[in-house]
Parts: sequence; structure tokens; C-alpha cells
Amino acid sequence: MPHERKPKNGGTSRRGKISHLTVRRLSLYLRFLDGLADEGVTTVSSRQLSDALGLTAAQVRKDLAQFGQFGRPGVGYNVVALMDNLRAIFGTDTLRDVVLIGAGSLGRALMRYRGFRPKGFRIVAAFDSAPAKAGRKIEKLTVQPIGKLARTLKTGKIALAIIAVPADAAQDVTDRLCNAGVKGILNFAPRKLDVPPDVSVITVDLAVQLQQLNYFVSSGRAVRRRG
Amino acid sequence: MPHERKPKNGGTSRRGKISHLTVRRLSLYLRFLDGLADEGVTTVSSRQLSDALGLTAAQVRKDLAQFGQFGRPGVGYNVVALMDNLRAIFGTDTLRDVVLIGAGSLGRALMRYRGFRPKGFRIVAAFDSAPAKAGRKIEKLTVQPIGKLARTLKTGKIALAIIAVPADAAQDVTDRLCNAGVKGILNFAPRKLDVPPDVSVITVDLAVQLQQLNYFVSSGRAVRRRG
DNA sequence: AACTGTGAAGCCATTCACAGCT
DNA sequence: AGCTGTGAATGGCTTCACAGTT
Repeated sequence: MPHERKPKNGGTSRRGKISHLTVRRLSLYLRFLDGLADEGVTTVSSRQLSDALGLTAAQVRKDLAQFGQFGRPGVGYNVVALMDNLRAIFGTDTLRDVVLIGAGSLGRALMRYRGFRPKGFRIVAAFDSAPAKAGRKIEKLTVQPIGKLARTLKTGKIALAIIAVPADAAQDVTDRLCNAGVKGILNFAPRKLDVPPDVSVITVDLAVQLQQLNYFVSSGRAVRRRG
Repeated sequence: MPHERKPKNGGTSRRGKISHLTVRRLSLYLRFLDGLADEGVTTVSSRQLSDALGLTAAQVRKDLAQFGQFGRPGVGYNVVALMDNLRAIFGTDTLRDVVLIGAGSLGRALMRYRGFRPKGFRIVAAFDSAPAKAGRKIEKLTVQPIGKLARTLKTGKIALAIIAVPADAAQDVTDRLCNAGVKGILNFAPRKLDVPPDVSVITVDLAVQLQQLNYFVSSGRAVRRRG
């Protein structure tokens, strides 16, 4: 046996058995590790992670162990190596291109949002159905008419899209995106989207978040939810 | 016994035993019922709800039964009555005031967002630490300097706040809000917030959503997540 | 006949507790 | 001694299936 340290299973295996909830926590680990790396910390224990994120140490270990043997007993996890592994799991070890549909106030805010890039995402094109909005330039990107969507996506091999259009336009936009080969949609329209079975959708309904928050406030049971 | 139909427990009881996951689904029921009410539908069955939202009928019934006997065997649930009950559960049977901190692009987009009002929320004041932004008028609201936060909150009995400031300012803003008596924070800064035990926080990290979406796309297991 | 409300069963996720590595 | 990885135990959520209501 070589004495080199190596995950038991070749890197990012075990895909598909990982639950929703685990995926959510993994992204929190990655965010926290980011901060540690900036501070120059090289090693972290499951306990430190769990304390910082409000979980149990056992859960952190279980989560991480699913992908291989990243930790060293008696020492902990190597911060940089763990980040690399997590990024590989998320598929963001390389920069991912994203298209944005909807150049209303929310869409424009997303175009200006600085947080995507450091996480490995780049908005490469923006579209809007209103001719008045097409041609407008935001953050070095020109808003294109929705008709040009298909052409742009065909050439670009783009798998991800963000929908920031009004609810009544969302399904039409979704159909266009799916036809053009998009496999993942982050949807801000307050509406359920019908998609083919191989397409993933995460809907973030801003008003619903506020509603849920209000429940916890008025019920007297405080929560702390992240992700 | 009166023959009038009435929930067995006086309306919104049973608070506190309701899990996270249930609260999330309840808000989806409410959103779907909204649509039904607009179409003039008066009655809905657990099956219709579950089909529309991708759940099982049993789960819908279990969720709703927690609050009382809202349904009629052989008939279903009265749409309007159910909506009223759900709104009471969420505490949004009356309009809730919310303050917004951060008048950057995301903050301004939230001020313009039309989806809060129909769900019972109203942004009544906006603040920013940058003096350059104070004084600016957006959607009939003048952005105020952050120093005025305490005074405004004291007079207003405002329990909810939205944070849309950069990560490094978020904890300072949080402390001010908690001192001013806010009990619920919807946080868009990519950062964990420390709050007293009676304060609820829901953090929505936009980049993390995209990261999770990318995982499901690149792992080949499609998901559909809402809320 | 249609549909709800609910005990019981089944399933999944978290926590416990400890063997084993450094 | 410190800490990971993991089987076993626990706890919680979901589904099943059916008695009971309209």
C-alpha cells in the first residue's frame, strides 16, 4: 500500500445517493471553508465545522465520509483539499456559464450581483421579451430579445438558466429553455414550472420566504435556516 | 352540538409542533389555492392539491389535519376557508410591515418587487449606510441613513426585516436590528448571522442555490424544489 | 361513491458510541 | 490524546390502508 493519502474511492464517486438535505449542508461547508482559507487556516475538525454551522460533529463526518476518506484521524480535514473535493462534487471546479431571462429590476440586480463569480458561475447572456429592454447594456452585457435565445444556447453548451420574469411568462420561457437544452433552472417566478424529467428546477419564491419567516416569528419558535 | 362546520380546535391552535418541512408545504398550498380562488374554484381535494404540487394525497391531509378539521369527507376542502385558515396560521391575515436594509441593486429590486403585497407584506422603510444612497427615492420610499433605524423601528412595532447588504456589513446591521426589537430577518447576505435565541433568521444565498442546482444537474438526478 | 382523518407501518435522517488511526 | 469513519440505535417524516363521514 502506498503511504500517500488518497480518498478511498476515486474522488467524486457515490453520486446519486446523496439527499437534498446533504447537498444543502455541503454547500454550507464550502462557504465556511472559503472563509477559513482566506484566514490561512489549513486544518479543520468536524467539531469546528459543526459548531460554526449549528450541526452535530457526527453529521458533518457522515456527510463528508460519503465521498471518500477526506479526514485524518487525530488531525482533521485539510481545508484546501476538502474545498477542492467539494467543488468537484458540485461540478464547479470549472467556471459554469449561465443565461438570465428577464431584465426587470430583479433580473438586473442579478446581473450586477457579485456573489456568483467566486462560486464559479458567470452570467454570459441576458434576454427579455420586451423590445424596450432589448439593447440595454448592463454590466458589459447587452440584453437580447428573447427570440435570439435558441441560437445563443445552441452554440454555447449552456446547461443553467435563471428565470426572473413575471409569473405569467415563466412557463413559456421555461419551454424555450428546455427546448434549447438547458438542464437546470433557478426560478424566481412565483409559480410551479413543468419541465421534462431530466431537467432540475429550484424555485425561490421571495414572498414565500417572508411568509415562512413570519410563521416562525408569530409562532414563537425561533429558527435559523440557511441555504 | 351546533350543525355549523367548525374546526375542532379554535382556529390556529397547535402551533409549535409544526416542522420546518410542513411549514414549507403549507406555504405552497396557499400559493396554489390563490390561483384556484382566482379561477373561481370553490372546492379542492387532497388529491388535486397533491397532484399539482408533486406530493402524496395522504401528506396533504396530514399537513392540513394538524390545524383542525378543515375538510369535508366526500367533498374536499373549501378553498376560501382553507386560505383563511392558512393565512391565520402564517399570521398574514393582517398586513405586516417590513423594513429593508441595503439599497444596492438587490435592495432596490426588492423595493420594486410586486410579489410581497399580495402575500400580506409591505416594505415601509429602507435604509443604507452609504450617505450617497440616503435621500434617494424608490417606489415612494426615501432611503434613510442607517443611523435613523432605531428611531423608526421604535415607533413602528416592526417585527420583520430584510437584509440586502454586503456580507461584511451584515452582522453589524443584524445587531442593530435585534437591538431595535426585530424578531425575524430574511437575509440575502452570504453569511451566517448571530442573533439572540428569540430571533428567527432565514438566509437565502443566491449563489448557493445555483451551486445546489448545478449539483443536481451534473449528478444526473433531476430535482424539483420549491419554496 | 367520494373523500377526509388517522393509527400503524415503513422509510429515511440524525445521533450515539466506539473501534481504529495518527 | 485527538479525531475520523461507521455500525447500531434513535427519532422523525412519509406512506399505507381503512374506518368513518357526507
